[in-house]
Amino acid sequence: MPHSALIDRQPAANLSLAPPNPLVSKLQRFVRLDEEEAATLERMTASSRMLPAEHVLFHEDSRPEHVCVILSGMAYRYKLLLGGRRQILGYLIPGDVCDTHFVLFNQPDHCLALAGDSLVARVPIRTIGIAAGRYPRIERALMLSALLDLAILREWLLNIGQRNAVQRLGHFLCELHFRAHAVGLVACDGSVAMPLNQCALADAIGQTPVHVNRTLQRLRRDDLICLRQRRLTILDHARLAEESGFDPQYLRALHMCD
Amino acid sequence: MPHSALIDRQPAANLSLAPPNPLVSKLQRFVRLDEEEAATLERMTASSRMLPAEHVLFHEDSRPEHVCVILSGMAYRYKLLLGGRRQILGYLIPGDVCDTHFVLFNQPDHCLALAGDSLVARVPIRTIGIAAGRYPRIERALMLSALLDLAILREWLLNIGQRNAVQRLGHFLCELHFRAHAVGLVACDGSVAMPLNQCALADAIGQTPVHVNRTLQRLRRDDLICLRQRRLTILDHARLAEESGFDPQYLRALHMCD
DNA sequence: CGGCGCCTTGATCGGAATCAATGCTTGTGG
DNA sequence: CCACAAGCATTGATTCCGATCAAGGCGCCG
Repeated sequence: MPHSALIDRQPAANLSLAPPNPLVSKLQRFVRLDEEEAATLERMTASSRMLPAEHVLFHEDSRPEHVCVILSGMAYRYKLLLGGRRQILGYLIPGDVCDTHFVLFNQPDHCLALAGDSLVARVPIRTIGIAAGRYPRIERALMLSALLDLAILREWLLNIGQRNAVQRLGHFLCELHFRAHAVGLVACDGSVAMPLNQCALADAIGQTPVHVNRTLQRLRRDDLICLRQRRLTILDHARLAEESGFDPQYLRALHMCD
Repeated sequence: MPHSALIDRQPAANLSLAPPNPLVSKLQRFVRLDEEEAATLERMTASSRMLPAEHVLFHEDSRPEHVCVILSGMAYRYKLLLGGRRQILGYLIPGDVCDTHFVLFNQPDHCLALAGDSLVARVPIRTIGIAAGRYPRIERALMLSALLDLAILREWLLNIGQRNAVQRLGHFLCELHFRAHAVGLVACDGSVAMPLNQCALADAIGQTPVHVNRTLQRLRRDDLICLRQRRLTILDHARLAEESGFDPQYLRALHMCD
């Protein structure tokens, strides 16, 4: 998709059969939202844009005026190092909000870019602030969402610091599936979108693309996963979780409303 | 120090020459506090206890009713893995508050223990909540403090994921010095307390104690640091920062009030 | 003195990095 | 429809950083 194809999407008529708004279904994991709150969130994200893969949403030295909400596709946070090394610090799937919190500082301390073409809503910081001020449940949901990010970050540190290649990768894939599942993004055949290529995967788990490739082959050979054409299927959840030490406890915030 | 020596400290008379309360001086980095706010914080932390090294302040499966504030010494967050591996997720120096935020969940997702005998105040969660409700600046300071933790965590991920042994360790030590400096904990000879032993250091940067030992020797041989008797002196800040890729930008929150 | 932490050292091993080349898709334009 | 380039996945050969195993030293305290 060429860079110029940034078409404004028309807000869809809100039919009762309309697909659920990703932001609403994400925040519903944390608090029960009433009609009015849901409508507010839908209005906030009604205007969105399809942006191409690798598009940079904000930069380390920028002063964003907007908060981004991913509606489809995927985004990833990263930091660059002198010498071209890159660490991916986390990824956002539909419904996820890029930190509302760099509001408080003047600058973010990392970058955010898209992995695969994605639909992105940009909400002015003030608008978010007003909604949070008016609806305490929305404020709480955003807070919990930030805390979940924190919990994920801690688990990633554990993952990179203490586990070997197979476990790291397995853990990463388990988490992706779990998070996608929580917001209803698992297809009926059990597959989930996986727009990250092997280089990005490598930068996410602190390894080289070559090694990621070999580790993937190993997971495939052991019939644990199937990953092709940017879609991931976990063939044996129990065994993959077992082998990679994945315990979804750290993601329990996603089940607060069950 | 034996485990039984948990003596309640008497709140000291608040002389004008009394040493500044660590919590107050930490939060002063984020917002300007007036007399009343400072007094409130001092009152909250007036009652404290000296606890021995390795004392566990809370556990993964506990439901803390209190928030801990470190007044002297050091604490560290960690997670354990089946098989005995441990990842240290961060450390708290005087003035730091253990996440006020697991308040919102029912459980913390990690443990907190002391590195070296430390003076710890335990503040009931309600008390914190009331103070934050009454004094917006305190609430803001606590929020910013949590955001700083987040920024540090991201930098740690970068550190462990992308840097080699010398850089990791150097970066860790630079950060420790910088944070200690910001809250006035650098002695006049330029040294800072470093209660973590080499095993803890290893678990913090995702390496083995043996390798940490050798890396430390290397830093010493290059006249970059001096570390003995639990005190660290950085002999050449510029060169150590240079070699380890340390850029304090991610800690800029500590200079918001300059 | 003896035991226990902790630091230190040496020898060896192995997992992942690195270097380099080759396919395989996919998209583009002639 | 084919030629070509670009991006991504794959493979092999080799190197090296850091892990592992094992032992010894040193200071501290009971």
